[in-house]
Amino acid sequence: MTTEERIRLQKQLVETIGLEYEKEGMQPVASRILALLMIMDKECFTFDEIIEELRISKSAASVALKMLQLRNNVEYITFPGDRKRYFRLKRVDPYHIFEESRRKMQLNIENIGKILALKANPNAPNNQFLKEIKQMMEFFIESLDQLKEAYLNRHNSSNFSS
Amino acid sequence: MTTEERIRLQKQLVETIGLEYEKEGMQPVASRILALLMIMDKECFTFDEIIEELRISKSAASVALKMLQLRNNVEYITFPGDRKRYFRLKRVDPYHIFEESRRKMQLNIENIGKILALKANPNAPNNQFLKEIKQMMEFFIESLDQLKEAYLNRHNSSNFSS
DNA sequence: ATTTTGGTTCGTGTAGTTGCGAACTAATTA
DNA sequence: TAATTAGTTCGCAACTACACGAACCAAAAT
Repeated sequence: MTTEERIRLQKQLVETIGLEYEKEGMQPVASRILALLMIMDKECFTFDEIIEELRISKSAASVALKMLQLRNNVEYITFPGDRKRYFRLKRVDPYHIFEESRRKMQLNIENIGKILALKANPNAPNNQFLKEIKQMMEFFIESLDQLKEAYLNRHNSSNFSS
Repeated sequence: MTTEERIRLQKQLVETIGLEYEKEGMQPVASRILALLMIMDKECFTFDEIIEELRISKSAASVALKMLQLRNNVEYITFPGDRKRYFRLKRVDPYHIFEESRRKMQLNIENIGKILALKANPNAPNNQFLKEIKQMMEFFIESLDQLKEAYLNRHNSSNFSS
């Protein structure tokens, strides 16, 4: 495979994976930027390179980048004597990936708790069902924490920025 | 707490939990219906009861209910000699909750695979990072499957409709 | 002091989403 | 056969999200 061929395929992949991020609820421009930073061989893009590569406006890039930094997906570095920001993927501890789904599930557990607390008959079929869901989620979160420990023990040699 | 008081609090909870479902991407009307079916003591609502309780139009209710049934969140039953549909929460196996996150993660793993396959230098920092993420997700999915088994073994006395 | 560089913020147009009422359908009842 | 019931579908208006360009700002270069 020639280099040009590879780059063409990479740009194609930016579009497909960008679309998938969109389906998961991320904004179109932010999805494309994140995909770009993951897929291309170049690991640091300047603001101008991003807007040029993706053909988006400065404002769209600015807003999306702010959001991606807030979400901890992207960071930038600078070099002395160079005002440009070099944006790149933020490399967080891999287990951080699960933090969001853990948070969501925790919220769900609390909600089910609130629902059950207001029920007249705690043993009605729906409530039995809700209780099972809650138990399953509690079991899952517990296991998640154990998994995290197990993973960290196995990989304690890695050095990431938190 | 009096019954009226409880019902008032339940209706309030329908609104708060409905809003949370909205934030997760569900449509407003569908969110309210789902919350209603989870929260109120009445376990079966007719179409008319739903539109009356939530003050929504027939069309909005129709569209939202179709969607909720498609998503496997709601089902309806009928009674002989009664044309009305009685909508209620669909009580699926609790571990079905995890199937979606498993699917998502599997997709992610495949995407990272595609990304890595197109890279010029597989050992560049970003790619090391992507590999770690991928490994973590693989480790997690494997564990998930074990968890599911463990859970099913512990709770094999329950009887759900699949 | 003025211009250039590297962005950010604001106001606007456009596309997409949502929910309503009206019109419709299919089954039942009168 | 006509009217009622139980919903569905359609067309439209209101609202929302998004991305653009223009204006703006702060730092550096000229």
